[in-house]
Amino acid sequence: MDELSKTFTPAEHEARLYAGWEAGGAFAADPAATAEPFTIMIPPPNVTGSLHMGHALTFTVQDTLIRWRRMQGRDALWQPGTDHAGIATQMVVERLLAAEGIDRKAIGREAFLDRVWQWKAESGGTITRQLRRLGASLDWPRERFTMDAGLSEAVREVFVTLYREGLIYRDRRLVNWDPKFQSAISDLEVESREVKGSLWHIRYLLADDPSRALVVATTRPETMLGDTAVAVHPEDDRYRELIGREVMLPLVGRRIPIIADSYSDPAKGTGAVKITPAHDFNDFEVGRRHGLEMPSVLDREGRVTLGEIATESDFVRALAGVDRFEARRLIVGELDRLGHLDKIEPHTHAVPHGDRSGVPIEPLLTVQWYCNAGELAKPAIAAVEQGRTKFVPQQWENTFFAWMRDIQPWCISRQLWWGHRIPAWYAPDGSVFVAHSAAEAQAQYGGDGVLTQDEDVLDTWFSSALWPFSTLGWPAETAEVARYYPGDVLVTGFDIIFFWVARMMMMGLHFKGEVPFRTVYIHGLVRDERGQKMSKSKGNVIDPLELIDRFGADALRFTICALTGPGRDVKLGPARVESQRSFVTKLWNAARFCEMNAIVPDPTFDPAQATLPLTRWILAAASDAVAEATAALEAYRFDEYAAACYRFTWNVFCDWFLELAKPAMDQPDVKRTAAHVLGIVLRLLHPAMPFVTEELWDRFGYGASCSLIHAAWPVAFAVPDAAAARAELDWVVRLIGEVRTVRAEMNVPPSLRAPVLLKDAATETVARGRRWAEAIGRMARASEFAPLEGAVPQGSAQAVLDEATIVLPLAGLIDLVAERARLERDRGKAAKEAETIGRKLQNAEFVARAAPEVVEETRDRLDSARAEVARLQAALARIG
RNA sequence: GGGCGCGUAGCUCAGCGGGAGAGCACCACCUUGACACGGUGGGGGUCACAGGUUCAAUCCCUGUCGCGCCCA
Repeated sequence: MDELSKTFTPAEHEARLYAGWEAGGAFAADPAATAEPFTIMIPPPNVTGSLHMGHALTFTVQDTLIRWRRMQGRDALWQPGTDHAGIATQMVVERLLAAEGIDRKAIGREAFLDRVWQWKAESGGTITRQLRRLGASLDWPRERFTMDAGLSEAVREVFVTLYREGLIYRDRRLVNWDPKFQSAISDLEVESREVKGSLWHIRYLLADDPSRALVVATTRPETMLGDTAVAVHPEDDRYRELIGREVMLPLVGRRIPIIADSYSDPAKGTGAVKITPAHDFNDFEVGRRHGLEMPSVLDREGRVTLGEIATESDFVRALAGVDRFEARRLIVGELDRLGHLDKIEPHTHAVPHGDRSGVPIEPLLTVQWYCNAGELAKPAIAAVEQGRTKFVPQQWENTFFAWMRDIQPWCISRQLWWGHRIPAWYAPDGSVFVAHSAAEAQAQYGGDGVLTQDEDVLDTWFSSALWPFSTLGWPAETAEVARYYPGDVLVTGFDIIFFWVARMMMMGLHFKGEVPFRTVYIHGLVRDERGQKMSKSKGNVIDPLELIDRFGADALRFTICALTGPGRDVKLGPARVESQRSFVTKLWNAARFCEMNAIVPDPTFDPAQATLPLTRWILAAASDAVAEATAALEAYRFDEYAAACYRFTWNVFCDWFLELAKPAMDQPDVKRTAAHVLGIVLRLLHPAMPFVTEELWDRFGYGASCSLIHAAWPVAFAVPDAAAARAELDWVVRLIGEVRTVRAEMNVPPSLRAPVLLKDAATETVARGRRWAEAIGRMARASEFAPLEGAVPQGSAQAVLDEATIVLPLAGLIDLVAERARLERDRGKAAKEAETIGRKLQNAEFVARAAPEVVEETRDRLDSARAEVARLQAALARIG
């Protein structure tokens, strides 16, 4: 085999390794296995979507978890799939048709749906292809789509059941109507946006005394055609005597009452507010309380409609069919012309907009299907209260509770074609039959008439809510449902808690009697390097595929892990990924060094066989790293996991072990240990950096091709005499560090070697130093290592290490003034430290009240600080 | 207005009752047998501010200021 090249080139390996895993069935769950399952249900990405940085974050986290658990021997199921995204997909296909000059209504429902399926077949797989680039180890043969036959059956089953239980019903009430899509949408699909508008003050004349007027303030003058009252606050003295009287509705000429309702805020506007129950949620409630008429004056396209009001006015009659914004302009003009307009104030207020259409929502009175979310929420709330589902970080449960405890009826019908058609059929007399099929409905009806199915479809989230069990084959009682429900962890962003987490909890508990997942891990949002939200309009969107092309999937994934702390947004940009790529390269080169030294994995190696302090030390450190990395993953601390791996690999294995081992690479103990530790490193890093680790694993022959993915996750292990080995290597590292520091500060050129002498060293210390003379020579640039014989030579540099003083005879090479300054600075630091600690110990309260071990430790620290001061003082005295 | 979170080295962040840390950036030196996507060393912080609790506060409590997000 060729030697490893100087750097890892991701593009040469990623596709091949991924294909190798996939072809070998490495991602497959095994329902027949005896291993304990570990399940993550993918939050199904939108079928119209393509991979963005938010996906890269959430799927990196999920893949890291699933690869780790798989290596731990769990029967891992990461369930893939996409959702059918009703509105988004219908929009995409409508746009395609529009380009051909075709209107969906012209070709009809069936033909349109054929086109959608055709589109899905051609373009719907984009994101699943892109997920492979990221290295996501999803169990692809199990891929599901919310519109699949099986999942559609689950939707019908749930709908019919909830209907029969009275938890789904039809109701005529106000909905959030999106005039662009001409469909109802749910509360969650509405976002309020600040809009600079106006507050129009309009004079409504008293019906029985036109000389007097009640001025109402409104942001929506165009809805006045549907006013059925004017409300004032019952305690508002300005209007108290008007309550119960009537005003004449301007333009329309209808008498409407002045009512008292605390909804009217005396401090807002004029304190008198017009009530239009059919076009405002608050007004609707007022209308209900007072038994008001509720005429609609805007239609489904947001145009004026006069069918439900009577008027003699030619002006009003001419408004029929006029768009709501044009109607506003005309009405304000006419009010002004007739002297009804008192004033116009600039007014900034929050206006509900459709989150996908971007147009202002029009509250509209329609008949829709609703789900009794309040009832379904109760067990979900209880499950989180009881800890059967835990949020990580825990604070997110507050968000969950706040929303669930105040949940509103969920409008589940959508006036779209693409989606699960509502399984309700109507008889000619209007009676409704909800059933699994047309035949079943027909049988329920029993009559001769032809039943017609409801035209509407269900909210996409209705089917997504069933995802944790519908993907496993439910309502059939499959082995998968029994084995993989409930799932272990759901990974998602906080913006999805309401949409999906809450609804899965409700449906899972209702239909399976158990929570859909034990843990909900909530991560932050991906932002750009400056902390700005990424958006197309800002032009700061980063394409994860571009980052993968430039730096490799491993670098991107490791960067994401390193930056994913608890509850933190992730600020990410090319510079960060580039710097983390260095780590991939470092690992690669460490392996290259091992390869050059003919290091070969030995499966029979047992850490208990290690005999040298060096090998025992690195093995003990590796064991610690294993414990740290594992604990971090268990706690969902991806940042700590990445940091633990990074520190061990770079700062311990590369910086010290490989350097110290260089002259000893021919010794079997060192060789086998190096191979063993490299194997641990590859396994620890595999969940975060699957490609480079798998490539190295395969090349070194740790296992068969593409086998790292199933290699056993390391566990911490015992090393004989680890404490002694640690003490020795710790000393060597500190000694070399001290010498390096002194030399660098004295500007001793690296090319010049000088003796390293130890004064006042204990016998064991001298022996220890002799064992490491070669390393001290090479790494501390020492010409010799020896205990100091006799007096300290003139012009030496000195440093304190434990009981000993390091002496570097550098006569003529160092500036004695600088050396004195350096020693004085060090002595000053030590003295200050000793003083601080001493003051603490002089405090009787501290000694009396602090924990004994803390006092003990503090005494030890004082002793060593004082000893250091003394040794530095002595060193200073020696240079005169 | 209500709620949640955040203010620690130039930047990004960890630490969260007893010694101020990391990565990147910066400065100096170094082509030392894997790695310049490298090595070695270094500088740099009244831990936002003000009170309180405690023998002890970056860490706990209260308030102030600033920033972000969610809900009205």
